[in-house]
Amino acid sequence: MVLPAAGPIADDGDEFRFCSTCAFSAACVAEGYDKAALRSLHCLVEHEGPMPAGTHLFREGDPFQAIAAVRAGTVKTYVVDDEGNEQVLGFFLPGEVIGLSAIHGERYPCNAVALDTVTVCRFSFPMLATLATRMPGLQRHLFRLLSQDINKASLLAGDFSADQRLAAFLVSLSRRLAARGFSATRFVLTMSRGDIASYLRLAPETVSRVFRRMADEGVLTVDRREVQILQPEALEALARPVLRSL
Amino acid sequence: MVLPAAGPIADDGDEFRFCSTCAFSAACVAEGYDKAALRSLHCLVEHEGPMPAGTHLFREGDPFQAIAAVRAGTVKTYVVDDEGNEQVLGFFLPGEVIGLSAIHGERYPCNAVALDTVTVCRFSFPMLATLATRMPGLQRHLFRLLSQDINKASLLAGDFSADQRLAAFLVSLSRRLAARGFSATRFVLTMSRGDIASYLRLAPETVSRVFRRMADEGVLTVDRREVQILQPEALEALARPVLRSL
DNA sequence: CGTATGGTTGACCCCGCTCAATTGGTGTGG
DNA sequence: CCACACCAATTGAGCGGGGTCAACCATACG
Repeated sequence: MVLPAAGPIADDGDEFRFCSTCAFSAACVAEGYDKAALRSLHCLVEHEGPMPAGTHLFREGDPFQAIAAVRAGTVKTYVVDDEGNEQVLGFFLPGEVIGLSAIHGERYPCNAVALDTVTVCRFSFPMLATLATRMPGLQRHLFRLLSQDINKASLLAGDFSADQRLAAFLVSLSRRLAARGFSATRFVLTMSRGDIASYLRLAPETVSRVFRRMADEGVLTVDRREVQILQPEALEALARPVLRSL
Repeated sequence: MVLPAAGPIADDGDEFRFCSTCAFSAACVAEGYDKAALRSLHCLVEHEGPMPAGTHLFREGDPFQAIAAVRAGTVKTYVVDDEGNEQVLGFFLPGEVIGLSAIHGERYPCNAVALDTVTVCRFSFPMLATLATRMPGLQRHLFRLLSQDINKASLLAGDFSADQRLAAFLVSLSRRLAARGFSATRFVLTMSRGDIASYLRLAPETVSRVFRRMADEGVLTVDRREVQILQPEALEALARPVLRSL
């Protein structure tokens, strides 16, 4: 879990109402789908989990057939380069969708692993795409999800300082957790320093040092993996150049 | 133009055959669309240009209504940060599609400017999306284009050396030009050193130095903006870690 | 209590940035 | 046709952020 105490747990939804944490709930509500439409969507959803930390949802090279929406827990995606170094590509929180970058190929371009206890909904992509031809709202939603990821991917491409990167990481995490009903100022990192460093393209030592510096300046407190943000504005200011378009 | 001598010029297509350089030609051929389908697609295409270097196709904040396929010339996309620095996001060659990252918002998130004489086809996106609901192949093509861009965007996110970055840039350019019938080993850069540097997140001086080093090592020759690649394998080897998934 | 693993801290170094001077190509006016 | 100006590109000198390497510390587990 993301929070030490048990956080909001997604309901399972039913034939008429989708899971509240589902990535498609917004689309459903906005579009006002009728019962028949919802039933169609439900047909191609496969709930999976809970699975323990370390479980792989898919591995690089696996044939691509489904995208997955995280319902609880955190999923990390990564690749392993020629020298055997792990390169973290992203972290996915409840409500977020994994596997979109696989669409253009036949196979997943990366690995996805659970960082804690994770449950997901799998959507068969071929069936989803077919359904989208009959549901313009769903198609629009898929286009938006994909387009959004293009922008997300450009985020860390800039030449930003270690401080800016870590600030942006924390602000992004904070916002996303808050959007799902978790605390925006106090949370537990489900990923190791090494994971964060790899994601931000920094050395683990640098992440450690920046955390220390920020703590010394009173911006936040860090204890192990527990983070409390004391000056959200300061962090936001640091992160602004990185997060510009988000 | 990309080449000093007049290169292959796109035919204008007709009611029954799409422009050969069109980003959707592959989809059309693969799907074997009938005449009625092609006519539908043609209805929502608007040829534009030729326009001189410096012309803006759209600017950041403009309401988004269309994506554009480059037919001739090079287009550069960029944003301007708070300090007024230009940040280059990408270069688009004939056959490539601009504006996909704008889909999830109401407005373009960046500027697009012609680097030389440019002609494009504009596709009204709402109309394209509507048409896609009736043409599963077109929908699939759009999904793939979007997904592909997610991967492209991750390319320069890694922490690569200046040499690796420039090599990857040149290899990518070479491949894309070759795919359109231009020479893979000899071409003219339509962008300035500053543009390249900004795109690669390097200082212009560094780009200059790396070019010199590569020339000294006999990997390529550079004169002004003319580049000739002498050892494609050497460049490929350097670029491999960056281009991994492309 | 010993060991393993992840995190922290310190010392040092290198790649690429900054600043500054120079070159060279291009355009313009005399 | 030349002189000058202008701007992009190049080259050099010096520096600093962040990486590397290594030692140390702390919590988790056998």
